[in-house]
Amino acid sequence: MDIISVAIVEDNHDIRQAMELLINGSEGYACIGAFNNAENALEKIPQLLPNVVLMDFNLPGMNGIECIARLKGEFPDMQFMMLTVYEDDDKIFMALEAGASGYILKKTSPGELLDAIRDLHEGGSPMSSQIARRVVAYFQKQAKPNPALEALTSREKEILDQLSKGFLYKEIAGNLFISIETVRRHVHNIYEKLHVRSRTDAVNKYFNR
Amino acid sequence: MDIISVAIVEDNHDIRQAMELLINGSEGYACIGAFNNAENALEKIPQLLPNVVLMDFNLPGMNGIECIARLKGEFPDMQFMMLTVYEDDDKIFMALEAGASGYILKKTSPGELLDAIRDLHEGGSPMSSQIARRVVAYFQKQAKPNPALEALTSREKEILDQLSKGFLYKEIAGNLFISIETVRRHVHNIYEKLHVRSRTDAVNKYFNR
DNA sequence: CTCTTTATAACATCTTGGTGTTATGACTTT
DNA sequence: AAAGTCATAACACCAAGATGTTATAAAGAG
Repeated sequence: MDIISVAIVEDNHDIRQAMELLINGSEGYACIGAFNNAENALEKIPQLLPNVVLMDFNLPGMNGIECIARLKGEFPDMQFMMLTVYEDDDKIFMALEAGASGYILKKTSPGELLDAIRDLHEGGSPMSSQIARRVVAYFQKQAKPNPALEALTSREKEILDQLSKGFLYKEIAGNLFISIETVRRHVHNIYEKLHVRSRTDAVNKYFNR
Repeated sequence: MDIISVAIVEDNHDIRQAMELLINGSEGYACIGAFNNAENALEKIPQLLPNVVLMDFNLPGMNGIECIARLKGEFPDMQFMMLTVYEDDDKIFMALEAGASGYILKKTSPGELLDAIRDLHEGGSPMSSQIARRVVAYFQKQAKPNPALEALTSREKEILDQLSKGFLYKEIAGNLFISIETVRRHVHNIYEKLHVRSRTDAVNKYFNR
């Protein structure tokens, strides 16, 4: 069992020191850096190269999300755990997009925090099942297609797909072995059914935007 | 603590019966239906209206994903837990898109299965942190923008954003208070930087497709 | 067997988009 | 001070897309 090196970015002095003590006092863990703001963390972490970084959301100056995004860009293998008091949707997604792989609440117990750090280091994404539900809900939202698309015939869907890929009318005609005039006709019908007046709007509906 | 009604869809007789016994033998849980294929489940579950459905992936005939999709469409409040032996990426995402909110492996212990059912019923999304990582990775993949977009000036990004929304050149000109010729110029530069020759291709790059 | 839908096709016309070329003032970098 | 970048602008030319109208054969619904 190798030792997991951890860095902490947290502006609250008491919380920071408590976490540092916890980690250094536990076998298999070592806290190799603790910072009270993102700027200091960005300067030192590239030298320390910890396995795992615990990141607070609200920091003075640059916020934790931006700090993760910058470090993750330079060190893709570094693992980031977001520590926050909120379960706010936007913040969860921003953190995940920035490169955080774990997302836990500050009220988490010391033992669970240590487990989460190890879990993260070993390739998991520790998060509460409440937070997981938010993430899952995001998938389900994205998946429902525009009902207007169902009104298209299969040939029209085929044409729309070609349109979405940026083919010229004459290329579509070639690809589907039909005349360019027929392509025009289909496109016209598609526009009518989707209530749009341009290719871009049609494609946007196709991709549900 | 209310009683959670559960239905099981699982083609293996032994596993199905074991789960049924487990659930009926545990306080706070009741198994009100058990089916060996999707077709039977689709017929009976609309009458039974269980709180939670445990769904196997591989079933004879219709698979579990399709079965979830149909039931979820009719009963959006019903909760589905995918039970599988695989941790395959595609299957996870297909299950989530179909409407499953929990995703656990069949090797899960009886106690954990019961906990997961309650968790699901109470609004969580029980899944192992390994599976959560797959889901999180999907977010991070989607989020990394095309580096070519970074080469665009802020004005060019603004123009591209307008293009992506389907505005005509003259509308863009009006929106940004510049001449249509300037719009042309910017569009031309954008196309050069993105190595495309049409609006649709540029928009596709903008949305990372 | 008629009515409707679908896929096919053509033609005219007008609008919009894409390309080439040139230019100017503001600002930044060297 | 010179060189480069950026946002602005104009003009010409041709290609491509959008609109309106009309038509026909095949398949499916009633």
